Amino acid sequence: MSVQHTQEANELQHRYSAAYANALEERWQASLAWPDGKGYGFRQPNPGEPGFDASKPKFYCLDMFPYPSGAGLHVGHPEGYTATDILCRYKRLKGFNVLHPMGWDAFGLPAEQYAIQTGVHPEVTTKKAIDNFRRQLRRFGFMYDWSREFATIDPDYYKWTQWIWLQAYSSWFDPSVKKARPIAELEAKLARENAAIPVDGGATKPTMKNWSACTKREQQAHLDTFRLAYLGTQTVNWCPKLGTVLANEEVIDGRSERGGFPVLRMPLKQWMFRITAYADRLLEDLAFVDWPDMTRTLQTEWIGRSEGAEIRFAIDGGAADALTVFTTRPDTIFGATYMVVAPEHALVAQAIARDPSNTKLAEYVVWAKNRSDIDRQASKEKTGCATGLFAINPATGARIPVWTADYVLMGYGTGAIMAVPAHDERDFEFAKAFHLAIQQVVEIAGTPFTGEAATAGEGRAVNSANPSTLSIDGLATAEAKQSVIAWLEKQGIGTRRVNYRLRDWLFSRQRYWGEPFPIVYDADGNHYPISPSQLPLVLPPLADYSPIESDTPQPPLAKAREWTHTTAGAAGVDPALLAPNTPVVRETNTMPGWAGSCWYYLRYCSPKDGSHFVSPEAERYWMLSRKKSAAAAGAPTAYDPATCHTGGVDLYVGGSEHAVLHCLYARFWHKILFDLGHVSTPEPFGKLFHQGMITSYAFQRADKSLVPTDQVTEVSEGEFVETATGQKVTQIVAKMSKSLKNVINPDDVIADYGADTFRLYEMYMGPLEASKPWNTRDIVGVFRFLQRAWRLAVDEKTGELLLAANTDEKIEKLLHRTIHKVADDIEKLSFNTAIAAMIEFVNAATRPQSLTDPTQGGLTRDQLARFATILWPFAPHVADEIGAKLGISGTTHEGMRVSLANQPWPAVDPSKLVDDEVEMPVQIQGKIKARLMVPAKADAAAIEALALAHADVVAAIAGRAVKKVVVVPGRMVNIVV
RNA sequence: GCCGGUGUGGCGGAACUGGCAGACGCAGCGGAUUCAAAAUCCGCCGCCCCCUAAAGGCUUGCAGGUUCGAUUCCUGUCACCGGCACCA
Repeated sequence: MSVQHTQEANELQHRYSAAYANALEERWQASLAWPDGKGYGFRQPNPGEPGFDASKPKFYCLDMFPYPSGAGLHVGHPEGYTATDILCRYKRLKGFNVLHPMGWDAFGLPAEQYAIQTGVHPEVTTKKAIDNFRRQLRRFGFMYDWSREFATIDPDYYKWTQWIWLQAYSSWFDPSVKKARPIAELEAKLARENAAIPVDGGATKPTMKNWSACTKREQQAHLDTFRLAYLGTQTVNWCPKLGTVLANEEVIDGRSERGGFPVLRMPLKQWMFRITAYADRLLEDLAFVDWPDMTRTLQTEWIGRSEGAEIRFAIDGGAADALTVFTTRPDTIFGATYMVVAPEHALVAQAIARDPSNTKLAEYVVWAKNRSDIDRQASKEKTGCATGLFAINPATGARIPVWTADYVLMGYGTGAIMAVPAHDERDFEFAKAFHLAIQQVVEIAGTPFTGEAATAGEGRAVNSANPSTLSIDGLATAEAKQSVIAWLEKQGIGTRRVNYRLRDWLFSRQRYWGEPFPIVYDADGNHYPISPSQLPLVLPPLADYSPIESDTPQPPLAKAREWTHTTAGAAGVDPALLAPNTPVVRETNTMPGWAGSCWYYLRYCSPKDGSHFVSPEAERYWMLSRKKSAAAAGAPTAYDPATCHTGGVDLYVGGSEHAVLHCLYARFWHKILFDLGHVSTPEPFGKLFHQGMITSYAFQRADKSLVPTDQVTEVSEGEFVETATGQKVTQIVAKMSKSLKNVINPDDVIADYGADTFRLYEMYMGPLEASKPWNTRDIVGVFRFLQRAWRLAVDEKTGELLLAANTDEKIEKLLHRTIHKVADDIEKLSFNTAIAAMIEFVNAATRPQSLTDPTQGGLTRDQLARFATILWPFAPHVADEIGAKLGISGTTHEGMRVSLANQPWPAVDPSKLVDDEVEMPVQIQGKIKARLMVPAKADAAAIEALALAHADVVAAIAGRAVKKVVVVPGRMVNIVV
């Protein structure tokens, strides 16, 4: 028995088994090492470099680079990476210069937290993780240009991250031209005009002084308020015990989620980015990028533009400063029966100062300020306290109370509102809770105002007339808004105003494992930039990176005292700014994880450039689209919205979890660089695509609690029980998670089937953009396909090619169709249907009855070469193996031996795509009654005649009168009786 | 609550611009081969009625509508998933 078994196995030495697949894949991957030993994989030269072919069009395809975690690749990574690999290999065959780079987003929190726990330096764990990720990606056979690889933690890279930050630090946003300009230009302008500037910033009524009369320090302080990267004050959740700032999600009931330590909300001076200055452009340019609608909608909502008016309300008796509010509904001003300011609003402090006996107010403010955003969101019950102040409604002349309440947020608008309880749900609830007046001022057709609830929406103004001010009664909301704004502007108490939900970007982190800011402070706390020529500012090695316990934030870098305490000269500050021997202290905050990923796509264009963040020629070649550079006759032009063409990366593929923040931040940096003339396109990513999430099966008890997969037994088809209890559980789809024990390790799958099968499986699961459940049971389907394809080409006993002598016309036609469909589907990123087409082709070529001559079978040498070529993007190793057996070989510029990589995509003969005769169904009343073979070129009249003459049709009509015949040539015939 | 997306066989999914619903794969069933098994190959495989077959009926979450014809367009509705969430 076992003898025979062994004998047979010996006979089939060239069967495409998992072991065979693994062996041939590893052989092909080993052959990607350059003969000179200096590199690995396919290198794409830049313009001007040896081997560059200027006659080819370019294609820049970008994957979102991974954060190299200790856990290794997740099955979600190779999903997007396989998709881009297929597309890039296809583009290579189609004759493109293809830029497909890979790198590592390597600064970040997990490595630092792991370091705090284990004492192993983050650099050590991160580099180890990178090595593992690189090994895994190479094992998939992805055609990356590894010569362009870098990590964001490389000083050669973050040197330029710091440089870009300095660019923002040294720039301001000029609203008159809506773009960034060097701050030196602003300085020159202020000096030229000898402009009056405020010199005691922050005060409500600043003192103004002419530029020439100001000290250098006063001038600098004024310029500092314009910088795109500026020092601003932000309220943060500070946990003294943990020594760090916490995200809102990490604070529960005023205590840290981890450890339960008290958390203080305190204002902290942090580096900020003035992203709000770019709100309009970030919004407008979304119209010109080829992005998923969902993503554009998300960004639009995130920016949250709203139009309205700013209105100034005087405080009764001048007891405090006038109160300015923002409203989108100035037309409802007659219904403003009270005012609300945020607890942090300056007016509240004035009210407390005015009446210190009002302890209730002071207590409320303290309580509200310490309440975390999470708590505030969890309980939307209205709380608040009267300030004792009254405002005058300018429209009605009424004296209305000013309250403070935490439902009004300091961070939006002016931190103050006019409350119109009749027409705003929140104001209505508050008015009910505190027994405040409610006055209807809008009549909405179909929703009468009953006093039981607020009526939101547009309608006609009512109760909105005052002989001594204005009347808008009867006006529709849109006109009423215009009238009120016009009146406000005439009175000088209000103006049209646009507001955004988007806030400025907090860019400081009290962390060790990030890019240091190239900034130092003098003894007075004034900041000075390090000269760009002195970069990189290298992150100092620390032995102890645990957080510092303190009442005031102390980032871990503060521990590096020798590093932090230095002199201006040693730090590299321009001597013109500060004398070299001045003692200075370095900034100890670091940049957030986003920093490195904001511009990595640019660095890939020329990763080794030592004198530029990206070399200009490379940037123009890879980032400017062909169409656009052709239109500009070789010269890069300014952005032209009329062409709806933004240039940028030709295709960017990654998860939708980065649809808002990463993609918004990168656009923002890119626009600064564009304004300053460092890049030639207004947008970084011309086309964006999100692959769907790969989920997994999980099991749920009747009470909806989840059971780890390893504690479940399948008792029969689709029936599962919890092993320990025998209780029935239902199979559901959930995210892969360690706790559910349903995480798939790509290494295991490759060992079981090979990388080619893994690649095919993930692409065959369904549409790339859809979220799909991993089902190990299904993998065998595509594995069998590769086995059949292999068997079609190769004798499993001898390893010799199996070739047909003559071309079978039916197979030849099908091959043309398959080549055509696969190309079409790859361009549409519809890989599942492309694979289905190849499966159909192999099945047909395998089955004698699908051949014109059943004694023949198999493919000719030429047909097999073409089939292997279209399979190559999907399953490159097995395709190359067949290619090599066919004697197809070549070398790359580096002398690396390749097979199909140098082939052209096979040509399609259009005449082979059409049939002479087509079958058409004939329907009567929409039901199919007959099938008709008609010549493909037959016109509607001829088809109608043939259909009506068909015996089955005549029988089905049964003598009834034909009322109408609809003929769609090549599709169907429908007869109405 | 608001915004967006998705609902098609036992399962993953296919179907062009409104034109044969269920390609392809998995699972299942039957057969060939084999001493036997694996592997491979061939056939069947949406549901109902029916001994079986023929014939027929039903079917793209549900209820309507437009149309000669709807998975596709429109209205309403339910379920699930994702995002935002007191943004004035």
